[in-house]
Amino acid sequence: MKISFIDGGVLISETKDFDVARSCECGQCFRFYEKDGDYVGVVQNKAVTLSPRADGCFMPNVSKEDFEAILRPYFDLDRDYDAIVSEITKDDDVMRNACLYGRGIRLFRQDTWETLISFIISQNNNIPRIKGIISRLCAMLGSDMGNGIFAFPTPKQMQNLTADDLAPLRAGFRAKYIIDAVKKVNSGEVDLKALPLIPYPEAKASLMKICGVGPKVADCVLLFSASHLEAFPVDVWIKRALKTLYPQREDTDFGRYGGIAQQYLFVYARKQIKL
DNA sequence: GTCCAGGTTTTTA
DNA sequence: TAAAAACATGGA
Repeated sequence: MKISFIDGGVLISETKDFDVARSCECGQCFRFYEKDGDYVGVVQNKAVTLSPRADGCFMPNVSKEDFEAILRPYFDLDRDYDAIVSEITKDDDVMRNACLYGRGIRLFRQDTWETLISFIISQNNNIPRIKGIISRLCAMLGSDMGNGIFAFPTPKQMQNLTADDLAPLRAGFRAKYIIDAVKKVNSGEVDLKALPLIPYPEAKASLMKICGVGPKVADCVLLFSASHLEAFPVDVWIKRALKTLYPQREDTDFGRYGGIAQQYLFVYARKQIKL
């Protein structure tokens, strides 16, 4: 991978492992929107544009300082996906096919609070509607950063909300789960900062103290925002994929990079074989 | 009108 | 315990 500072921005080139569209549409994040082939999103309260080009991915209007401090870690650019793909496809022909199809996906290192609320909203819901609810939540309660950008509201900004307050979001039955998450995070009963530092089973159990957070949502939070790459979220697509592609398999332990393997399986199941 | 959507909780047998 | 049903909302 090559990183160049050109034209007032940053160009990521010479890698197979940063496919912008796949990374933004694999369901890991809900604040990136496609616009004329570019993907525009919000990272740490700042707008970021990812512009796919023949020679790589260009991020316009980014200072070197912001790139190093924010975007390099957020896009996980120091992780060697080639080595990971080699590891997870070893002795696994199914995974080899999945990786062939999903190559280019990177996992973004998202904010834990935002990821928690986002995946609470995701349950029994579809991606366009999830994005709409999150967008309304940010506009309603998040700080206005200018240029139409709103920060994701903090737990403090969301404290003492009632279901009626959240009605304009049209989040449905999930509103009471959001309220429970706000309460338990603000009280310290669930310590989000500790999640990356404690063992995976404890981190999962901690998140599941929140009403509305089950195993799947907890795994998404741990995988997408708490550096637990062994977390393997099992949703309807993965259930179908496992049943069809691994009919004899009982467990969902795909190793220390199971979560990355899960992403390849997810897009493979959804887009390629339409299980 | 019916079905379904990156599930979880509540109810029922 | 395990399997259904309920949960809000909106697009297909």
